[in-house]
Formats: sequence, structure tokens, C-alpha cells
Amino acid sequence: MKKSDSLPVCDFCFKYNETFRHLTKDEIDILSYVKSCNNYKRGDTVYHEGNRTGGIYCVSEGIIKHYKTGIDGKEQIIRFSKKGDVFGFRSILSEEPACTTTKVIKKASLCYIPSTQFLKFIRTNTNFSMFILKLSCRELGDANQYIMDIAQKNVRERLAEILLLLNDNFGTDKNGVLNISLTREELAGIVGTATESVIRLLSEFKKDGIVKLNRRKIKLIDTKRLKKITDVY
Amino acid sequence: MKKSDSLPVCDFCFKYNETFRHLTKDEIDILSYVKSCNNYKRGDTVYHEGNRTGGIYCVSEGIIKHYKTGIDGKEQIIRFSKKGDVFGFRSILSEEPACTTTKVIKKASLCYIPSTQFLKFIRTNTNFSMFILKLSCRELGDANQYIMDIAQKNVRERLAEILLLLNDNFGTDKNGVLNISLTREELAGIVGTATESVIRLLSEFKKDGIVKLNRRKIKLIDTKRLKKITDVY
DNA sequence: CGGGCAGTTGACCCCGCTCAAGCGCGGTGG
DNA sequence: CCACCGCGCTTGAGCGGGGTCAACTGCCCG
Repeated sequence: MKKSDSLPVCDFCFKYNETFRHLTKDEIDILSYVKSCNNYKRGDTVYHEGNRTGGIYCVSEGIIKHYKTGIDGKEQIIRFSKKGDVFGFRSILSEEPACTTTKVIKKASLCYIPSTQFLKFIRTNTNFSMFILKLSCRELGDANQYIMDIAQKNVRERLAEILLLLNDNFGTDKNGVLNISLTREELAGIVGTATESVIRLLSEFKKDGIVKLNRRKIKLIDTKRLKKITDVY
Repeated sequence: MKKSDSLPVCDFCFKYNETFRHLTKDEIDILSYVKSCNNYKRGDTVYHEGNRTGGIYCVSEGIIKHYKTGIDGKEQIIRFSKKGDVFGFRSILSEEPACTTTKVIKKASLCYIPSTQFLKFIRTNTNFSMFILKLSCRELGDANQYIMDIAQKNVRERLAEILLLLNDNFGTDKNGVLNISLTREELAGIVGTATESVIRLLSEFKKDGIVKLNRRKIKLIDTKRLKKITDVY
């Protein structure tokens, strides 16, 4: 039985994923031989910060959070990965241990590619390495932006920004509800604040008719007003 | 007259700079043909955020700050570059405008390499591109760490951390004074706080015998105590 | 029906920002 | 050489954003 029969979803990576479009036909063949796919449920840990990982991952389905553990075990969420994203290459390429813990937010299937093979591709395929280079430089730009926001904006402004960002990244279902379900604590972990502050501000937004709330379902009503809140300067 | 006679300092890049050690002899020859060197004094701007840059820079002497301009024009300093560092490749490789403004802190000589040539090297020399890849991934790790610090540590803890970081990066002169001279405002721009807060905390550190202050000269007396202050968790 | 956890709300208070005034050093011009 | 000016630095007062703690609610699940 071929692997692709048991886990057909994994074909996604090679056919449609933007990253692997830069590989040649032969390289794709090698890849499908060495890769391994796995399903994960919400809460599963892919890897822990401080560990060596030995490979990179590609998301064929689901949502992943990357966070650092801080004071009192408080999670600081750095970013998310979703369908089509690759992650885990940072520590491989910088030759450092993983700098974030990676957990599943929405049940996922991930493909794993051993670093030896990944590095071979990087070394031999210029288009592929250029793409990864571009990716890491984009992420660096995002991180720089985030440093400024967190240093200079207040919690209200940052929360509004995060809501818009989640909207851009994950979109909404047919009812206009954000396609990502986060606990208030996780939201606080992105914004960089206390859970209670997120709750208070969300219900303030609700009162002002900017969002609708139903447990973890968040619907953005007035994105223009959210934009006005973040962009105060 | 050869270029190296008028600006001999520029030989540094090719002979000793870690980045360019990955180029071949032939490539170095090309490089010395296309590069151009310039001297800058404190306060000079190398490029502005939002602009296209057209090339990368290598520091043969001096110190450079990279910052984003935020609310009310408040500078958020993201990082520094010093002798031997290259910068400006992020925006070239991500194909975005510069995300930071780059200014001279301590008078500098910089070599400029047009992006066309830089990209050729990246495309044709695997060792070189691997090195740049590693560099950007390291920077990304640093940025992630900084996000967590700024989100979770208080100003006192962050200031202590920055002092130690400046000590690691720039060292001290024979009197133990930090080899980088920053205004209180610039320090505040790194820590992500108000100038007055930096001043108050510095004089508190002084009172406790942790640092000695003489205008912009900062001498770290008790680095262990600084470490203890940052590492509270 | 009860236990547990996420979510919510209120009270309190402290960190750190802002505003304002004063200080000191270095540069400039008379 | 001194007087003046201005910028960077310092200090104090005041206050508000947001963190912490505690109590309560509501939903889910066994």
C-alpha cells in the first residue's frame, strides 16, 4: 500500500504548496519518498523550544501556533502557520535549537521533511533557496514591525490590530465569524497582555458595535473602526 | 591611483569580513570593482524606512542604528550594526521597501554593493547564500526573543538586559566604559520606554553600585547583579 | 448532579508615562 | 575670557492604563 493511499491529504504539499513548487520533478520524487505525514489534534505539541528538531514541517491542513514561554509560563504567541505554510526551518538554518514551542490550535496534518534532505535541496536548487531566503526575510520584517507595535501601541490598539490580522490571515466563515478559534488566554498571549484585559476590551468593542461575540466565535462588524483604532498616531 | 589607496580601510571587507570570506577569489575581484565606499559622521542617514535601497552595506568601521519611527516620531531601535556586519539585505531579498531607517551612531565607513551583484553572488555561490540564510535566521531568532522580552518584562528588567547586550556586542574600553555612546533618548528607544524612565532607573542602578555614570559614559560594575535583574522569572 | 475550566466582572493599586521646572555642560559670539 | 543660549539630562508631581487578585457565572462533561 502506498503511503499516499493512507494519507492522501499529503499530496497537497507537492502539488499546490508554494514552497515546493520551486523543486524539480526529480526532487519532488525524492521528497515524497523521504517525507512522513502525521495527524495532530488540538493541543498536540509538534516540538518544544530549546530542542533540536531535525527537520522542517509543512502544513497540509489545520492551524499551528508558535510561542515562547515566559515569566510564570505565560505564552507569548509569535505567529501562526496555516495550510500551505512551512515552518521549523529557522532553527535548522541558524543551527540553533528551536526558539519557539509549536502547538496545534486546530487539528492538523503535517508533513515532516528531514533536515538532511531539506539542506540538500537548499544547497542544490537556487530557486528553492531563494524562496526560503525570501520567506525568512519577510518573517524578519514582520517581527520588526511587531516589536514596534508592542513597544509603542497600547493594549486597545494592539487588540484591534490582531483582530484585523486574524481576519486577513484566516478569513471568516459564511456567517462572518473568524476562521480561527482562540481562548481569551491565547488572544492575550498574542497581544501581550493579561486575559482580563482582553475580555474587558472585547466586551467594550461589542458594546460599541464593532464586534459580535459568542463564546470563542468572534465576528468583526466594523473593520473600518478597528483600523481607525490601530492607526492612531 | 587605485581605490584602495584613497580608502584603504575598505580592504577590510574582503580580507577579514566573515560574510565575504565565503566568496571565491574571482568574486572578490568583481566585488572590489563594483563596490563603493563612503565615510559617514554621527547622525548621517544611510537610508530611510519605506524606500527602496538598491544595495547592501558592509561596515568597515563605526556603529549604525536601525530603527522604526513610531507614534509622535518616537524611535524604536531594532538593532545595531558594527565593524564586520552587513546590513540592508533584508529588503533586497524580501523584495520589500526598507522596514527601518538606518543612521550612524559613531562615525563610520561603509561599503556599498549594488543589489544586482549581491543577488548574482547569492544565486551562484551556495556557501555565500547559506551564510546569508543563516544570518537572517539568526536575526529572526533575536527578533522573536525581543518580542517576548518587550511583552513580558518590565522596564527595569529590560534596561538591565540592554546594558548587558551592549556590553556583549561592543565591549568596553580600558577603563571599563561601554564602547558605545548613546543619548538617554536612544537608550529609551531600545528599551521601549520614556527617556525619563531610563534616567531614573540608571540613577537607581548607580545608587545601588551596579553602574557608574559620567554623562554618556556608562561603566558596568556589577554585571552579575544586572543578570539577576533581567532573569527574574 | 457535581467538578472543573474558561470566561467575566469588580476592586485595588502600582508601574511607568506625561508634563513641567530646573540643572549643567559645551559651543558661540561679543 | 566671560556671558549667554540651547540641548541633553535630571528630578518631582500627578495620574491613568493595565496588571493582579478574588469572587462569581456558565458551560461542558463525566
